[in-house]
Amino acid sequence: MPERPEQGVSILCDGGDAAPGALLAWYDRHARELPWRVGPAARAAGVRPDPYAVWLSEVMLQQTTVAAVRDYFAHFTRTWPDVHALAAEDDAVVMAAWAGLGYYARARNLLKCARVVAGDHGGRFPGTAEGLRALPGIGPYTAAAIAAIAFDEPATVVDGNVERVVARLFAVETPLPTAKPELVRHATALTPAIRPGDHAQAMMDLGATICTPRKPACALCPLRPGCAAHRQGIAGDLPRKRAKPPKPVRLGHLYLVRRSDGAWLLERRPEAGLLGGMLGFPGSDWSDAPAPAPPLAAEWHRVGAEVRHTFTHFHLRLTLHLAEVGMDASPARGTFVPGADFRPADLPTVMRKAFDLARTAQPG
DNA sequence: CAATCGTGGCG
DNA sequence: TCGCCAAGATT
Repeated sequence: MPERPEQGVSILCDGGDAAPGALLAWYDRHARELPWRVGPAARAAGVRPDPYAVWLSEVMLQQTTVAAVRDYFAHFTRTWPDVHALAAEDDAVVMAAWAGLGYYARARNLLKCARVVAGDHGGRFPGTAEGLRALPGIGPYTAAAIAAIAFDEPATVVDGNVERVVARLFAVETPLPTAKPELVRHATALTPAIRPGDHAQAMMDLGATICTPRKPACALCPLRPGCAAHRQGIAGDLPRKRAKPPKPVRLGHLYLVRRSDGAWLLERRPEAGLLGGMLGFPGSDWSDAPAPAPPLAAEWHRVGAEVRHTFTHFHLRLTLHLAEVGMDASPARGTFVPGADFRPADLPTVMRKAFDLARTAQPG
């Protein structure tokens, strides 16, 4: 099929005929091979994407890079091959498996969603974006992505990549998030009736590999002939974004208690809020308040170096307090977890950092 | 609606 | 070293 590079953005879609536009043609040649993806070739041979795998991957990919997701996706699909298996698992096991991936509300909502699908929908995900949107943890993006990729619904998928691609294609100079509705309108106009899932993934692949945030590779872009921002020489400056407020520094304390049999004192954090539902060491609430009472009376040793960790909206510095206690210790907070049952990898990263530091640093 | 919610990589 | 950024959802 001949490409039509002089027809502006109309080269993106098929214009009503059966010829793939420049974007889908590019995708057919350059689609990345990803564990959760059924490529164009397999797709043409009749292989259908598994809605469970599509859902799982899309939730993991929310605000998270492909590189970070790979191993987690492999572990989850190997451990829980379908939505029934996941729905039947204990909360603590799933939270531990998610540890390190971040945004832990996703894991809590993942389980809620799995249990709704398994319990109320016979294990089958709703086949429309509207139906999917009603499930926990599935917002506008994820609903559209699953509907398009797994169910061939011509839903418009708008993630950060798509926002960037259309902001450049149409040279939208209004900053985000104000520009969002306009970008969605543009993205909707580009969504084809055929192969909507491939179109969505092509837009995202393009944004991830060619139309990148900084120094886009316009020379390699299949949409360059129709790109207004490139024509104006401002592609690399779009999309504009509202300036972000500075991150304050917060201080806090953690108490790491090792019992003589090798058990560690841990506590489950409340469901709501930062690191909600995850395991951690007892401590202060990180609001710059003075150190709270330790979880038990002991000879405490302060670690010289502090844990530094940056969250989405603040920098954290944690002072660590260590103690070794006997078998008769009875803490006011938390539970002793036997050494054989304790894996640092089950902790969120900031807690794992604290554990690693406590094991290696000298007292100060 | 604006704030909240993780982490690792990159320039 | 540090700000920016990544296939957003929830409240």
